[in-house]
Amino acid sequence: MRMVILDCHISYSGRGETTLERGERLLLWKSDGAVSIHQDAGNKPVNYMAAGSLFSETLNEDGDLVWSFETSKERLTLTIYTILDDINVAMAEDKETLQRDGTEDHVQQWIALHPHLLAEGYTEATREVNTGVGAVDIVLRGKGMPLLVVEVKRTAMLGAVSQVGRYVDAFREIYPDEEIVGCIAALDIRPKTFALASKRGFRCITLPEDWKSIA
Amino acid sequence: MRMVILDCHISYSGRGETTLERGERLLLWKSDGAVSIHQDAGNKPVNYMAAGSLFSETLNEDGDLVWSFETSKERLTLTIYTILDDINVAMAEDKETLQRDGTEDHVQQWIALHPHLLAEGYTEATREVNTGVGAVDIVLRGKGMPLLVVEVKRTAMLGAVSQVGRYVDAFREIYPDEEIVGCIAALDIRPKTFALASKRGFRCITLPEDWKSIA
DNA sequence: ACATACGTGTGGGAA
DNA sequence: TTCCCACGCGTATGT
Repeated sequence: MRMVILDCHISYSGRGETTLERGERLLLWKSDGAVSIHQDAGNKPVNYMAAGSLFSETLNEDGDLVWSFETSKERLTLTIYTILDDINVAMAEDKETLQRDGTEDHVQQWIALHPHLLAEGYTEATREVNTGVGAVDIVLRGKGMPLLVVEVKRTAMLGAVSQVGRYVDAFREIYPDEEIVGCIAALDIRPKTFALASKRGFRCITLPEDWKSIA
Repeated sequence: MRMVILDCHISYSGRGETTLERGERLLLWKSDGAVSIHQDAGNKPVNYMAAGSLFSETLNEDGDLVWSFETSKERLTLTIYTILDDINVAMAEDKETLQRDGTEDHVQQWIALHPHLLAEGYTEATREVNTGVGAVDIVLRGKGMPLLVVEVKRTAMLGAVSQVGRYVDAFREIYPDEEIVGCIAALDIRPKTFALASKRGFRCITLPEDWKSIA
């Protein structure tokens, strides 16, 4: 990995357009070709370019060094006034990938295994049911029970209500003779979200804090 | 800014849970206290902690160095096997902030200036009208025209339809006697989004590619 | 502090 | 590849 401290002006053009006036920053140039520029604050790079861009070095009319990273759709340009430091560090390849836990996917798996804990009488769970307007997280069925269309979230906000609405509408079209009920299941359901969902006739289920420890 | 190359194991617990097995990474420790850990690939840090966490250094039972960054809600823990490099770089404070162009805000401003280009007969545009369930980007009025509730996007996906739906519902409650029409105006409207919006009775307007150059 | 929405969001999975 | 959605999203703004 190459780490360059430089006093530079930055412009980006591609998905949007940005400029950053002259100042001191750190440029990280990684082994895979990814380039990111960091200010000395915050954890997100201020500008960046994905791996696979084409690098070129030129001089502008004032004699300043210009570094350019280009793809067919994007261009990142650094006008460099001073290179304050230029450090190359050998790093062993890191093949490990981040393992996540407690994601929405885990919550979904848990619910699929415990349909009756979500609502009495349900025995069968199907995950990721496609509707044509997005996939329903979970559909629950049970003898003599309405079809329960469940949107799972870690934190449910207003958008979740709209999602359930879309899915319920889609399901009513697909199964016009079935009784269909919408439902939001989340670790945390925000007050406004709860209110709007209830008004729309959707069930709201807040999962127990210790859901992970329930077999 | 402090840059540490280290061979470490990482675990995070807070909004979710993650672990990253032993490997060589770069730790960026910025002046504001933000900490981010980078693998030698990609532009996003693999783990990080916002400014303001509490640092502590201890040894574990095997005698390994353990660095911990904690807030009331989150904890990032590094078990360090080797510190391969530890570089401190003085950087002048960078007060510049990234200037963006071509954002949704710019698109909104443009539309507000050209209501008639969005739809014949509209003359008055109001931006950021609050509804209690989020702010409507633009409301257009015109003599003898229904109230046009416009959601502006650079790229419109299904969520945009949900937004418009919420706003239209809210407006119909606030102005029960007005005729109200929902509308999505975007540089790019995805097919499913177009289909769903049309079905819901919302207008879809794709802005011209060269909108910026239209006075 | 909560609620809401944009972003060069980024990343991953499925059609 | 495009399309869609989750994310420890981050970050800004209004209440």
